[in-house]
This record gives sequence, structure tokens and C-alpha cells, in this order.
Amino acid sequence: MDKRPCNSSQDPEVRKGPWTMEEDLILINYIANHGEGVWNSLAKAAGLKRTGKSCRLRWLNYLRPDVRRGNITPEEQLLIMELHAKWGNRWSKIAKHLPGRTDNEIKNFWRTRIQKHIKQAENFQQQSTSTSDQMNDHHHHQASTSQMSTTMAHEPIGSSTYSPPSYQGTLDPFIPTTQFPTFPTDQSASNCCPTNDNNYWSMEDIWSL
DNA sequence: AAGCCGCGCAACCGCCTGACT
DNA sequence: AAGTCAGGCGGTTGCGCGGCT
Repeated sequence: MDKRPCNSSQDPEVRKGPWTMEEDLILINYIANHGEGVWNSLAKAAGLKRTGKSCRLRWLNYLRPDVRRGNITPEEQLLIMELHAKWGNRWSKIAKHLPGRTDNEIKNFWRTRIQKHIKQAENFQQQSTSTSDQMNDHHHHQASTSQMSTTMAHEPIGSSTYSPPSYQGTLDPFIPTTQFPTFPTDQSASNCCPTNDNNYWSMEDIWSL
């Protein structure tokens, strides 16, 4: 365990911060020749002045040949939201269902995009329904949790019935198409579909879940 | 044109867990 | 059984960049 004060931070031999191209090449070449192994010894053997953790992270999140970065598709967004509703902030678990995507990227995506919209939706909800608190009766009281992610995270939405909001009329949707595409893979979604004709999810739809 | 501000992302940190001795 | 080590994970931070004033 590394519960002791981080030695690496005290060791002047250990580099930190952004990786240089030379370091990347060293790591790539070493793994190409020797494969992945014990990361600490790999870092030493490769001559990198980095911790094993740093090497591992760099490899998994950036250098791996099969890693995909950027351009998260609407389908992937939906999948992320669905899986997050199921599992909460289990980023690595979610990432396993998105080939080529890393937990770090999904985590960043969630925090910077989705969570922002959720908070905006929450604010709108508070403004528009401030007099109707009973809506939350069948909702968990843990909505007071500081992070929306944890709110949703521990919500046992029993059968993957999480459905993405559209925030129509209140927010600019984060999907460029301005609406969520239909998501035919989830039969349960049809049970709680938006009741209006335009396939948008109103806040009522969301909260009624 | 310059400064400010917010966003997105890479990387680090601390904790947990399982394997091994 | 207890201690150590390495890997894995989620949370957080720092910085570069682009847009705005």
C-alpha cells in the first residue's frame, strides 16, 4: 500500500507532470518489445524516471494502440448515462462496456458535460416546481447529496430504466442533434417514454420516474 | 489588442483490495 | 495472521486553450 507519504513526491529522480514525446516513445517501445509487466520495474527497466503508476496510467489512457479519444458519440453518451444510472461512478466498469474508451475519459466526460446539464436541470426544476415538493416523495431523500453523480449512483434504479433527459426548452442539449436518438436496445425505455409527441423528455417525465 | 474567464483534459493523489510472503 | 507490495479505482487538481468582454 502506499498509505505512507508518497515517496515519489520526495524523490527528485522521479519526474512528474506532462509526458514528453521522448518518454512516450520509450514507453511504447519498451512495451512493444517486452510487453506489460510489473509497472514499477518496467519503469526502471525502460529507464523512465516515472513511477509505475504514472507509466500505467499513461499507457492505459493515452498510448495504448486501441484507445479511442474524443468524439464520444450520442450512442456512447446514452450508454454512459444508462450504465451510470445502474452502477454510479464505477467508471472502470462503465468503460469496459465502451470499447476503446478509458475510465478517465468517461469520468471527465461525465463531470464536464453530463453533470453540468444535470445540475442545470436541477436548478430549473427547483425554480419551476418550488411549490410542489411532493414530487420527491417517491424519490430518494439523498438528492441533497453534494454531487449529483452520487445521487444517481446509489439510486437502485432497478432495471436499467434510466432515461436521459433532454432539458428541452430549458437547456441546450449536449447532444448536437438537440434530441436523444431513440434507443431501441432497451425495452424498458418504452415503458417510461416521454408522453409528448416530440420524443423529448420533459422534466415531469424525468421526475415521474 | 489585451486581459479575463470558463471549459476540457491529462495527470496526480489517496485509498482500497487482492496476491504474496 | 500479519505485513508488504503492486495494481486498480475514484476524486481532485493544474494547465492550456478558446471565447468573451
